[in-house]
This record gives sequence, structure tokens and C-alpha cells, in this order.
Amino acid sequence: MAGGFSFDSLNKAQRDAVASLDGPVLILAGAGTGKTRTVTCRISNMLEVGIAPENILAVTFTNKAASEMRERIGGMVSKKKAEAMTVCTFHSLCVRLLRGGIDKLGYKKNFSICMQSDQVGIMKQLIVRMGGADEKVKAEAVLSEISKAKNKGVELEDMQDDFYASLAVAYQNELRAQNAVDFDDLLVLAEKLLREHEEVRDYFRTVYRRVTVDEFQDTNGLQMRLLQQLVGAPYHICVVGDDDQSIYGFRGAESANILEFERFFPNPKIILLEENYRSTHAILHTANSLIRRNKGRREKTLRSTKFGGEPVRLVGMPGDEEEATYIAEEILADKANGNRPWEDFAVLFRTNKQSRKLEEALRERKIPYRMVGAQSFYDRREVKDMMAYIELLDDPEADVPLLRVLNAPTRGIGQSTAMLATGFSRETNTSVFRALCDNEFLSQLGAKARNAIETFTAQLLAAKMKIDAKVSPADHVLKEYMAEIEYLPWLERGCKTDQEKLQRGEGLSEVYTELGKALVRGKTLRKFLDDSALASDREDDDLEKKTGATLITLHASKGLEFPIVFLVGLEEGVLPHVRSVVEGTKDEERRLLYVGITRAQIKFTMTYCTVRTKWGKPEACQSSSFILELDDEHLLHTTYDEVMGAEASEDELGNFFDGLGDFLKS
DNA sequence: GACTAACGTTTTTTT
DNA sequence: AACGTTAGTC
Repeated sequence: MAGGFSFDSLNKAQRDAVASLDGPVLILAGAGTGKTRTVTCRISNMLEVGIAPENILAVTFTNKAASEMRERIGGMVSKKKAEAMTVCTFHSLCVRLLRGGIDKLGYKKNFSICMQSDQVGIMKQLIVRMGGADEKVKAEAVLSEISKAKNKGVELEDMQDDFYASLAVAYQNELRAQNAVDFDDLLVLAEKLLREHEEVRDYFRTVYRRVTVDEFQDTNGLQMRLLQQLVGAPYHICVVGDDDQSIYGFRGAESANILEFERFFPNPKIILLEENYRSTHAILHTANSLIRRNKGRREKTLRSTKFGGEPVRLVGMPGDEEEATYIAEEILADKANGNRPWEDFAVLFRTNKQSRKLEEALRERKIPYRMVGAQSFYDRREVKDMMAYIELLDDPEADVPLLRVLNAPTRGIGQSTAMLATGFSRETNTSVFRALCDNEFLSQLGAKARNAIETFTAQLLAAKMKIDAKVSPADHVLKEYMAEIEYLPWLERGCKTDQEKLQRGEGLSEVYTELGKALVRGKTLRKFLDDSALASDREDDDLEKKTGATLITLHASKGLEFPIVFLVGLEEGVLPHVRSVVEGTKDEERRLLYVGITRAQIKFTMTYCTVRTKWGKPEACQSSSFILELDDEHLLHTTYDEVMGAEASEDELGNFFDGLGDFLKS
């Protein structure tokens, strides 16, 4: 039905939010207070009062959030209207802005977006080129500083460390020369484009008259500046967020943006959503008692609408092995008792590597599970190679992908030849591909290398010609080309197990399929590459499709909810993470734990270990200082042997004592 | 230039 | 423990 929401289904604060359409609006929405529902109803209401869907823009941080919002709105309004609205992430919004006008900033319109691995590759080369072969500076560290500078608006040449600054400048020149931008540049350049070009700014301000920003607590200074360019008086901007759930400080997020919203947009209407529909009173009480310890928050207290509930459990474990065993057994028992689907269970952890032991325990018991946040599809080696080839087929003169696959599969063009080629391309100010085709360059090589290069360039150009002449669809050409260069056999030779071979093969077919789908929808190769670069997150649309218990990092869990939640590794050094203690960002770790607790609807269990395996060696650890901050009114503190002792088989008891023995020895 | 074996490093979270 | 890098061999 059209206008598929009714004011009756909303509480007073939510109604207020939905009805307040004009001027700046700040919605402070605590965990589980129906934030998404409120926002989608509000947008639906915009249409109802006659605002054109084309004028509506909703910005989120993740593709997952964007597609969820699109879906929810799609359920309320006509398909046509839903499609006319713009619902996207900050980064894809910026790509839109830039594809239209980046030429005004001196880039070509077919710029490419480089992913983290590309960045690291470029930076590693620069470090060697500028600092010598035994320079010990780490590429990731330099890139992280560059990212901070870009987000703060600091000029790269003004960076603190001189060597870093010169690397940063060289890096930026390199990107520019390759007509490439990194993730941060998308925002930097989009902001610049709007700020420096009045006609562009005016154009987008008339198009996007109503702007909504989700998860506003995660915006950083740069995104804030972008919003200021995008939204002019009378400031029809609505931001939604919860400063207590700000967990992306490491990425430059400033919850100050939410605390000082009125500094950027005058006299906002502020609406508090404090009624929690998700968790039991016991869970919410525990969460509230923790978050109260943080300083400088917008004061608010979540009220539970579900009373009572089982107490929150805190279980001390001898080691991480037992922790995993315990959780797997608990899931089995709860599943049997409550006749619940596997999807009702989630296990939350601070760092990705904590998942390994858990996965093993679940696999042993044949419990199906889905991992969110493991290795990204687009981070897989074969997929990255494929993407590089696709980019080359679009534009052979793109240096980053060229260097990536120049010798993958190995074809007799090794490091020294590659060095010569990049050197030549720099001297003559052309692309590496042109260097490879240049007779002057080729003449200085041995016959073997020259032959290899000539074969490579000829094959690539032949394939490209087939695509450009539309002889057959690009995905077919790609497949043929891959067969021609014997990519898969080479890949398989490097695999240790048959299972790995299979996986790589699947990765390849998936790329062909995805590319095929994109082409059928009329997308260009360039568009396909853009989408893939920005959809860097972890097959997240698959969370719905996949079945099983969920294993997920605390960060990735934001916005989700589960009836039964386990949160593992409540240890000093893990949560709070060592690094946060050093850097003085313990507040953010507290918010992270808060986010974790508030994911749970019915049953919540936390665990900590006395010994944790670290790099293959057991290491003693202390329980998290956060535990003492939790109010114990609804907290049940037990230990592994109390819970498992009675039911443990002799075998497991034996294991337990072995573990204990190891601990005592160490 | 390709392949292997020893070596050293890992210290978060992600668009 | 697991990965990427490097040195040494063919």
C-alpha cells in the first residue's frame, strides 16, 4: 500500500521525528529504539507531503546499511518512487559527484579507485625508491598517516615527519600520474569540487534538497565539511545517530559532530529516542551501567519495554579452547531446548583472529555458521588478479593493475625487467604499457624477455579489441583470455590442497558471473570496477542468504540484533585492546562493549579466559577492567568448571586438566 | 627468471 | 600458527 506507515504504530518521539521535515533535525537514537524504522517512515512521509523522490538523498556508511534502508523504504512506497531516490554510502555519493565533474580538478573522468592493496603496493615501491632497499618504514604506517592528514585537511607536505611528508607527496603524484584516487581522495576531491565550483555546488544543492545521514556519530571532519557544502540554507538535513555507539574513532570519526551539531547547522530540532524495544531489562540495565562511565556524552537513558529476563551471564574460562567448547555446547543445548533456528545465535569478538578457535569448535559439532568480516571476496588473490585484468582490458595504460599481473601467471617478465619498464615509463613520461610497446625500450632487452613482453602486449590488445569491437561479451572474452594465458593452471600449481584449488576456481567463476550480470544490466567495465571497489565489504548482502549461527566482530555487529548472543574475550588487552590503553581511547572500547551487549534480545553471555593462545604460545591474561564497571544486579558470575563440570565427559575433563597444567608450567 | 627453503613478523576495528 | 619476505639454488 502507498504511504505504508501509520503514525499509530509509532511512539511519541518517533512520531515527532517523522513529522519534523523542515530545517536541521538531530535524532539521537539509542540502541534498539527503532531508528531505521523512524528514518524510513520519515522519508516515506516526505513523499506523502509531496516532496519529489529525486530530491531525496540518504547517506549511510556501509553498503549493507544502504541496501537495508533501500529495502525498507521499498516496502513502504511505490517501486518507482523508491528507485528515484538516492540511497547510498558517502563514498559512492562522492563517486557520483566526481564522475560528473572531476575533470574540473585536473583528473580524467575515467579515473580509477585504488584499493588498500594497491595503495600498499605503490607505497612499498616508493619507500624503496626514496629510502633505499633496507628502509624499515612500513608502508601501512605511512598510508595511515596520509589518511589522517587527508581527513584532517592537513596538506601532505606539511606532515610532521619529513620523510613521511616526502613519501606522501610522491604517493599523491604517483596516483595523479596514474589518474587514480584512493578512498580518502574520493571525499577530499568531492568536497573540493563542491567548494571551488559554485555551479556544481548549486546544481547538487537543487537536486538533493532533503538530506538524511544515518550513523552520524561515525562521520569525520572531512565528511562533515562535505555535508556543509552539499546542504545549504534552509538546511533540510536530518542526521541520526548515537554518540554511545561511536566506534570508528580510528578512522577519524568525531562524535563531536553529534555533540556539536548545532555549530554546523543552526537551531536544530533535537529528538531523543529512548525507548528500547530490543533487549530484556536485565541486558539493558547491564549495558546502561557500563556506558554511564563515559565522559562527555549526550545524556540519555534507555528504557526497556521488555521486563525481567534471565540474568546476564559472565563465565570465567581456563583457556580459549574451553571458551570455544563451552559456546559450541551452549548453542547445541539452547537449540535443543528452545527449538530455535541457528540464525538466532551470534558470537561476537574484538578481533578477527579470535574466530579461528570458535570456528573449529562449531565445525567439530556440525553447527552451521556464517562468518561476517573475514577475508573479503575482493581481497582474495585470484579475484584481485581478475579485477586487474578487467581494468587492463578497459585501459591497458593503467599502471597499478598492469604491474600487479605483469608476471601473474609467470611469463618470463621478472622483477628486473619490470623495474626497467617502470624506469623507462617515468623517463619518457608515458604509461608502463606504452613502455612495453616501445621499440627503443624493447631493444635494450634480451631476446627472451622481449619475446615474453611482445606476447603479453599482443594478447592483451587482441582481447581488448574483441571487447571494443563487441565481437562477444566482455565476460566471455575475459574467460577466453584467461584460458589463453593459462591463468588457472598456474594458480592451481601454487595450491597445497585440492580444496584450495576448488576455492580458487570458484573465485574465478564468481567474477565471470558477476561481470556477466553487470554487463547484462548495461554497466560498463568501468562501472563494474567502481562498484566492486566500493563494495569492498564482506559479501554482506549474503548475510541474509547464508544460514547458520553468526560469527562477527563487534564493529561489524553494529545495527544487528540476535536473540542469543555470546561475547568472548573480555580480557585486558583484548577488550579493551592493548592499543587503546596506550593511545588513551579506552572510552571507545567501552562503547564497543556497549554495542556488543545491546545486540542481545533475550539471552546474553560474556566470557573471559585465564590463558589465551597467542601466536601459537599460551599466554596468561587478566580479566577485563570493564567487568568491574558492570552493575551486578542482573549479573551471574560463574566459571567453566561450575557450568561444565557436571556434564563434562572424562575426556574433556582430561583436556581441561592438561590445559591447567600447561598454564601452571608457563 | 623460477622455484624452494629458511626466516622473521604478527599489536584492531573498515569505507 | 600462519603468513609474507628474502636469500640461495638451479
